[in-house]
Amino acid sequence: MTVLTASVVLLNTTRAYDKKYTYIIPDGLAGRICTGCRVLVPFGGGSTVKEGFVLEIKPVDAGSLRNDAKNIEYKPIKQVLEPYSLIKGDNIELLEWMKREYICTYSDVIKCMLPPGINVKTVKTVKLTDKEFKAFKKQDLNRIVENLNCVGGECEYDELRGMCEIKGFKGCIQKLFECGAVTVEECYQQKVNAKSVKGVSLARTREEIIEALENNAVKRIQHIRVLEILLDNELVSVADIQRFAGVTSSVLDTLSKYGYICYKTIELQRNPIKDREYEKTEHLTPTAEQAAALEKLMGQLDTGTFKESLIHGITGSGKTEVYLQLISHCFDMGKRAILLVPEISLTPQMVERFVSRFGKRVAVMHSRLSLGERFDQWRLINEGKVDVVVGARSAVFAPVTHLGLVIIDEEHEGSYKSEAMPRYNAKEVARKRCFINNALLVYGSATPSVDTYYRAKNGDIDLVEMKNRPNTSELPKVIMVDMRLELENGNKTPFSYLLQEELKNNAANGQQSILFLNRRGFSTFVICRNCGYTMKCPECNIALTFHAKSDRLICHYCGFTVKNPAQCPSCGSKHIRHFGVGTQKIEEEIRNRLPESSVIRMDIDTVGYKNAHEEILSRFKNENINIMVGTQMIAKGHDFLNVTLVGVLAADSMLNTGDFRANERTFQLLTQVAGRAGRGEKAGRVIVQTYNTDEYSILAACRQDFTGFYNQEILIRERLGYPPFNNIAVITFSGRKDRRVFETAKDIGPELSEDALPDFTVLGPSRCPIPKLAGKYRWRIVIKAGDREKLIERLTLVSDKVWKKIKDEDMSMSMDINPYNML
DNA sequence: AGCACGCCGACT
DNA sequence: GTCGGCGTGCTC
Repeated sequence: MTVLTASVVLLNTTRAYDKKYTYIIPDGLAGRICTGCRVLVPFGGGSTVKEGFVLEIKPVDAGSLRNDAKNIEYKPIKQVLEPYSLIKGDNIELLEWMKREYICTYSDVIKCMLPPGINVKTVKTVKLTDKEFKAFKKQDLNRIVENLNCVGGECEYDELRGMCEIKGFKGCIQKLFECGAVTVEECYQQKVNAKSVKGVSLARTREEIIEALENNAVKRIQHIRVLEILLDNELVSVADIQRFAGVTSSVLDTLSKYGYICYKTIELQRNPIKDREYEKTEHLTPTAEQAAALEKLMGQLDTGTFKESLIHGITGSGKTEVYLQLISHCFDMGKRAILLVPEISLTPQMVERFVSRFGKRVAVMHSRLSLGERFDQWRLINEGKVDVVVGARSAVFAPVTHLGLVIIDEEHEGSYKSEAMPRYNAKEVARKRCFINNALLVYGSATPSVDTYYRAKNGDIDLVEMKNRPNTSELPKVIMVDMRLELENGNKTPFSYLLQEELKNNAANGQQSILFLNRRGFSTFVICRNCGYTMKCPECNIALTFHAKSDRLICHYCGFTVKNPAQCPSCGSKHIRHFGVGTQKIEEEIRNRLPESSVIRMDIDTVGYKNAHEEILSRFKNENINIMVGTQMIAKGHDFLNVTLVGVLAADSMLNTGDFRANERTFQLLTQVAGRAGRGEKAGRVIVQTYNTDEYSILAACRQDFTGFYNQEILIRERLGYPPFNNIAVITFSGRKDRRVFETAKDIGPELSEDALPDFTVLGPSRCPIPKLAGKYRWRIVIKAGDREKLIERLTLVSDKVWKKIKDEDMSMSMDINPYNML
């Protein structure tokens, strides 16, 4: 005799019991169960019902169940929620990999893989079985019964508990249950379900119905009309048939009772790709450069093995068309594709482009969809009804089978890194998925990340260059302005004389301008306005952050600290101070200085509500407003044909955010912002204002010289041991007692560095850039390590050891491996 | 996370 | 003697 058993992982676990558990599959459920399906299982002493997922099914000899060395009594699975896989083949392998790689639970990973709102909620109902109860000795029990009687003898468990206000409520219910006074029923509800309507169809064959009609077995005209409609249409919704046949629901009930028709559920498709019908478009004829790129990439796709490619194509070189035709080629091979884009570029125009090319073969996944819409899109993918998924970060988990291609557009974007548990990087996950599936992974960017480009230079990734714009519009002319000279000449405004002049000219000529100011963070750095000197950490070469409270400068990597200087250590000037102006201030300044120009502002404050973003952009475009002031969100997407001037107010303000990627980000952003100018026929100009005229990232951005920037940056990364030469891990501790948090962090230090390898450096603990958040103090440790595997091993070990202590003292700890944002 | 089990003090 | 407090450890 063999018994079927299932290896099950549970949802909503802590690390302590995040394991595989073996359950017996009862005979009645064997037909519905499969790997990756969702089940309800009894768990723990009280056999509370938990939601779980079947990872493996295996037959076991019945005898060996009991002879098991551990002598575990296996419990049976209680219920199979859906008779199909919610986690498809390769995602099961991915699950194991992610749990290890990101030091999280199965549960954390599963939640990434499923659409939100699918999880079951347990609803317990307490019912009074006998209203003729005798009084109980214990007053609490009587109280519960009284309360139940008041509401008609039946009540939801939680509601009842609220009504009674009894300590040990659970025990009381148990006692009442034991003496037969109440029953407790459990049912499980899901937040979202497929949207469905009730429909009817014939319950007999067409021939039988036709015969019945001809023999006058059906006499009533209402019945005949209904049956005739159903002979022409297999399945019709109840609402429709009532309308077309002009009958009421009682007619349908009668027909159903006599066995002519039966009720069925029709599952509807909510469509996020609005009801608009898009006109079908064909492939554009590729330029010579696009054709060359395509040929190379298609060749790689054809090999059917795991390969990585980077398309380094300047803005406007037509990468999207390459993506579209590559995906098309992937379809021809009978395989499917995923396209990842940054959330911000998932605009209606972007979606339209895909839908008009591929029609119903496209599914879209992003956070703007409602729960129901997301569920429907996910289900379409899971059922294999679409062939390409376009989506933001989480779309990397889309349950696509026969995956042949994953494309990551704007590969350098930080939004591919998750900042919440599990802190995964969609680029790494995509790479793993492609590896499992022998698929092609394509990265695309005008300004590739240093990490990716390094791997391309090393030959790990194939490099495809696209250097021309098909519409041959010229690259904008970039002028750098030294703000130190402006100060010397008595200009204390945030606008250089040149910029003021150009803004006036542009407005007079009816052309538009964009002023760009990066978001000023909570942390401020100190710069000398006379010589441009910035205070940096001698160890880490990172800008020191000013803390007003203590009037000190602190390094957020290693904790190095000095007193805030009154004079510039380099030139002795007293014009040294923390730096920064907000967009609001800039808007005011423009109104004062250029009163004849119209201004619109776009930043976090003004794009508060849902469509404000689109609205501001379209107002700027359509009302021909002279100047738009904004933060990085204006740097992306959207072609403004009439914008001929872009002003970057403080190119170096982002250079000193206290992050080793600051130079990379400055370069990327400046390049992108500059790309906003002169997208139309008229030539564009870019004015870059800076205090650091010799900073390589700014200089290279002005020259639009990616290679020049990269060659400098990679040297610095290597010298200081930053990625891609090392892995960085940040462990953050937080809690209400400042001292305890610090001590906990400090105690972990030795554990981390114990018999450390030569390439293992532990820095800190130091205060986090946000030292106190929501009443909790925050400290962190930064680790540099060459070997990622060993780093993960060590972190896992330490976290398992420290977890209990952390929990007992009401502190929390989080780990992030290679964070994108060090702040 | 729950829940049981177990060990201790304070009460009918 | 029993009830209920919480510390400890396991959950297929």
